[in-house]
Amino acid sequence: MKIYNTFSKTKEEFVPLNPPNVSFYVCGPTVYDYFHIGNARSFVMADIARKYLEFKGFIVNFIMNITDIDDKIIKKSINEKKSTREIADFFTAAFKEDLKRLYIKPATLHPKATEHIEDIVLMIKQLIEKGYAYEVDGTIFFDISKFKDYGKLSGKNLEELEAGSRIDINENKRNPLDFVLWKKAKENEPEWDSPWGKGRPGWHIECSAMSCKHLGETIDIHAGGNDLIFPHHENEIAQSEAANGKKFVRYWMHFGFLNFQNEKMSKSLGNFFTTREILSKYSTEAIRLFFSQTHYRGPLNFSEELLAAAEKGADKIRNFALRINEELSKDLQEDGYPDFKIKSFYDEFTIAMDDDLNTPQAVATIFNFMREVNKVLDSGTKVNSKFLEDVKKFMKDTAQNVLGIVNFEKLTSNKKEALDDKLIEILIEIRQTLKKEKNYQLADIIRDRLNELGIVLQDKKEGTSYIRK
RNA sequence: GGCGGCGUAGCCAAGUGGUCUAAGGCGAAGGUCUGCAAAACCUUUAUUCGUCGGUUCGAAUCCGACCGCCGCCUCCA
Repeated sequence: MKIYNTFSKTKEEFVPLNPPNVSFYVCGPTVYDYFHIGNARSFVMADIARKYLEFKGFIVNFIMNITDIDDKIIKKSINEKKSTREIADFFTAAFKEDLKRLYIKPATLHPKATEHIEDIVLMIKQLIEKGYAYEVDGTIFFDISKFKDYGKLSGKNLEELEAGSRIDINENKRNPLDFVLWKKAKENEPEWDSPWGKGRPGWHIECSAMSCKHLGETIDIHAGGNDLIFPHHENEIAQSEAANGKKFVRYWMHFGFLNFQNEKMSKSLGNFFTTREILSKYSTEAIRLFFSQTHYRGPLNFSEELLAAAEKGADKIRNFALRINEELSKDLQEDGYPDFKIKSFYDEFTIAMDDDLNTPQAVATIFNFMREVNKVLDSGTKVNSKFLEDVKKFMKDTAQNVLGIVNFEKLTSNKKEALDDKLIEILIEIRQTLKKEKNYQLADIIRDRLNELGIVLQDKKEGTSYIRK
């Protein structure tokens, strides 16, 4: 299997440090708000990468951090007159809920910054001892001039960075590009004790400390959005490698942006849709299909039209799954395995995914597979349960357990659930007409049949309403 | 200014030297099936891959120039 490594800018054969184990770290959210559908793209693609590694037989230790203390959380806590903890806890819960609705497999662990202050302080201490960091009045900075590889991941050149720098000159910094490891506490802000007085960790250090603690000094895969390459991941490399003296990450994976009207979707631009908003209109399967139909490194434009098209595609897969289940429920004969090579579809799927997670190609394989199976079923050939079980297994192994574009355990879409109410309204309307025509027999059939489904009609003067039993 | 990416059918999008007269999805047209539908299936929908040159027996794929779009260089998935 090949993975594109941002560090080398080439596709590399993936070989973990300690097979079959894989250590996988993904930069998670700062919990100050609901995450948007652009963030969801990264989380879903990381989930697909993780699940495909598991499909290949790897045992993945999947860590996704939660940044639960930072400027934005503090700002929100002041605006809403709540503690930073309340804000963080609320949005952490919302985050986990949304991940679940996106069919994202729970991480092995979601470490929180505030629960790793000791580890962070320890790492900063090491950096100071080794001469990579310096203190100015209770604040600790990383001295990038001491780390000779700085800029290697992002391809930045230090002189040019400084020349074109838009960073405010901080009098305390030796170099404008030096970054904060530990922030001196301000009044009314959360604070923790440290050898340099009260304060709180800078943003970059938590990932270095937590990934080291939970995955070790050298990890196999570190993933995140394209916008994290610089400075966040560059800084992580500097901190981790300076402190540990070892290679930090073996494969760097970065996800392309989700754009809206050709511009990067982001909180600061305000051109975003929250994931929950989108989940209320489109099925998880459609959202994941939408993401899977584009390669993870490229840009992807978001629009409701495209999502609606993906929903149609998801419907097609859903119909297929329903058909297989229906066939399986019939009385089946022992023999009747058609001339059909499921293995070749597994091969095609694997070849596609092995090539730097070519999900569009993998999706195409699944659609081709469904068409071929439908042809067999349409031909009227008797098929046995073994064949149908194999078909179902293929769909579960690939479309469900890796891509997450179908769910045999839940073969209705969110959209369809939302449709239920409208459908009942239509039945009530028809029944109203029947009543006017005094066709009470049919009207009663509608009422009785709905009743059997747990929907109780109530005829009142002002019209018909209904309740669910 | 520096670094990186992108431009393939009506739309989305794989493919990155020959099997490409280019996968798959959505849409559209016609057909099979059906009482009519739906679902499914079949056929059609790019001789062409931003433009112009070049390399090559051969290019969507490599090189050069140009045009257009986007991202990072500040918090950001």
